[in-house]
Amino acid sequence: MEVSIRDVANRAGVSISTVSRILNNTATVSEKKMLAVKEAMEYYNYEPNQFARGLKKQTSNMIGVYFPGGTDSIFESAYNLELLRGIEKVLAYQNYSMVLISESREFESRKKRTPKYLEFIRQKRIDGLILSGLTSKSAEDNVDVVWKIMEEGYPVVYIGKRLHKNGLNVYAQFEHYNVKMIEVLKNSGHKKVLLQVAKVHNHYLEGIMARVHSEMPDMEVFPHITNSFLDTREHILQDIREYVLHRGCTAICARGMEEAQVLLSVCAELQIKIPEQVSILSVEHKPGAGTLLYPQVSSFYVPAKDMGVGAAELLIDYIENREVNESSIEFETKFIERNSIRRL
Amino acid sequence: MEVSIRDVANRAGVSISTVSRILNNTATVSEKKMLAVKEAMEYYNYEPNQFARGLKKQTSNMIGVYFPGGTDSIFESAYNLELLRGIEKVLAYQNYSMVLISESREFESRKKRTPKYLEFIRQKRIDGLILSGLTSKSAEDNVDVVWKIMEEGYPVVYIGKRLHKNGLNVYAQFEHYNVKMIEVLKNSGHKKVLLQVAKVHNHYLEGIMARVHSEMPDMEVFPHITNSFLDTREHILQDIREYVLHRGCTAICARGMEEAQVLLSVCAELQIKIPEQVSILSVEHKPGAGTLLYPQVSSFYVPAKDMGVGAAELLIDYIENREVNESSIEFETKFIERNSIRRL
DNA sequence: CTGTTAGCGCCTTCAT
DNA sequence: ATGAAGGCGCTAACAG
Repeated sequence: MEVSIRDVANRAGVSISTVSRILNNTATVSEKKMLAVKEAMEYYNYEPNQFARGLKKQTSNMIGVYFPGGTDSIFESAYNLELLRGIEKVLAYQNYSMVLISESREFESRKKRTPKYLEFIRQKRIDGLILSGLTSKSAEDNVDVVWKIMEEGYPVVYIGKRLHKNGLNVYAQFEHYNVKMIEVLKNSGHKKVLLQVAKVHNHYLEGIMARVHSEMPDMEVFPHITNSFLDTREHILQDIREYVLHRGCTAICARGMEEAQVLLSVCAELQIKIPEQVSILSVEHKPGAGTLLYPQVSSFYVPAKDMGVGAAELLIDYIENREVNESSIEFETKFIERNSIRRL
Repeated sequence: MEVSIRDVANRAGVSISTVSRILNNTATVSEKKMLAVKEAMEYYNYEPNQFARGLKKQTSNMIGVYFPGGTDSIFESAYNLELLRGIEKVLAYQNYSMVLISESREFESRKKRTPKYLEFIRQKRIDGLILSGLTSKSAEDNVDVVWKIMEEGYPVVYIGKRLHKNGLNVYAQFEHYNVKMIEVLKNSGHKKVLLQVAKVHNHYLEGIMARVHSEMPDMEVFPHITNSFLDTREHILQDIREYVLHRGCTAICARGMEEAQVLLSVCAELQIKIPEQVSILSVEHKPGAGTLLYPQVSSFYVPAKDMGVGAAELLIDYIENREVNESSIEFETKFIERNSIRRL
């Protein structure tokens, strides 16, 4: 059923291979037949069946995107969204499509052994995979599975700290800029600081704290693990009560602009003036996000969209050429000074 | 290359048809062979090639999601994100995957005639399509193309105002709740109101204004078209200067919580007190979003995630049963009173 | 330059 | 209950 290459060939009075050749312009074809075929294709609104094509070429022109940590959280943070934007942009440009891979119910309940993305790879549904938010530790993520496919040479790029000698990778020095944040506050005269850390970044914390201790021994940093941002309002209220009002923190590092925004609201509600009474330093994943708040929030800019672009470019380059110049890209973060930090 | 059904059959000492039968459990197979085949599948980590399977069955288990208006804007608003969340949730549950369809560069430059989603449909890459943000007018969206495939019985659901007698559809009465917003403000004693409308909703404006005029003739509503939200800060500043400070508007309807947030910031900057000097009423697509601001923003709750869920369920139901009880679902919006509206 | 043909991996009658 | 064989639509040799 449906229209196939054969119909087009018949109507154009040529053989199917001629049609195929035109489709893939894999050889020169006489003007006359060319036109006839084009006419027939238009006539039928012909589009080559991707199953058949894929069966032959074993390539789908689809890229899988997988964020461990559950389907709901993908669309949660500006960071992820910017990543997706970047990825999307280059995929569209290169004529690939993006498949969002998420676990089915079976996985969540019965602890199926194979993560969905592996299934997709084996089924040839995707030509490559982009991962974000892998952590070296968590067994849930089946990290070893990822290493394995990477070692087999399957096209994978993961976004986040480099965890393995193989594989393509894109990173923004999370640990490093977190330490830098503390440094900025230190240089403004702060001594006691509250540091928000996302649950998924939990495992970085130790390293960050260690570096702070050794490099800035006079700084007192209180880490606080944050969950997804909507339920944090009350937590933030409590945090401010405890760390700012009670323990005397003079500054807060927010993990993203969403949190900074809530911080500002809560402070406004408590009539705590910013930056007079508390300084706020945030991370900005979308350029200019900090200017939308009042007061405008000083931040470390993490070029999430660029990272997405980088990841996708790296991946496609690898898919199409099977060789890459760099296997890892580190993105620079940049401090943007605005009005939310007070010099003590 | 790779492992195919043949390898599994060989190792298990059976024919490929037996393996196929087990794969699809389309007939009973002796216990013994069953076990042998299972063993072989495990051994090889076998996953059936989707191209071959699709070639036979003409189904991909992928659902296309398409938002006209450019790739970048997809991840822009909380509305879209909530829709995506809802869609994603039911697709994952039903073992479908989501393909983000966006136009390639050719489309944007050379004005190719076929929208990408049509290509995908013809190529059999997707089993169904979810559209959002269609407008009846704009020729760019190739709406007629959409109607055509809907009339052919292809599984499509579009999110937004019902525009055609055929096709599956999910809607939240945009016009209606916009009028309601004005009404709420009227009932609080406001007379002059600034109404933000997104560019994509431009075409609704006329209807809204007409209804306001006839139902609430004493209300003076100033519509203002808003673009994507990041560049609106200065616009909003100007708006407030012009409409609030100059023309004496006492209330603003924000088109989403992102805009409300910027409004609050700008007002704080201008030392305009909310709700004492200006009232703000917003639309809330994510439950509780209004509680994160200060003051907490009164809003109309539009259940975007539920809409996504509804859309996906409708679609899959149609795909799998080819018959649906309802062809259109209307979602109720709900007014949530908080602290951003002053009674005059 | 063009047509014929052999698969790609799987499902599905049709025999047995 | 099981195997053999044809064909889904397309591409890529191969032969002219």
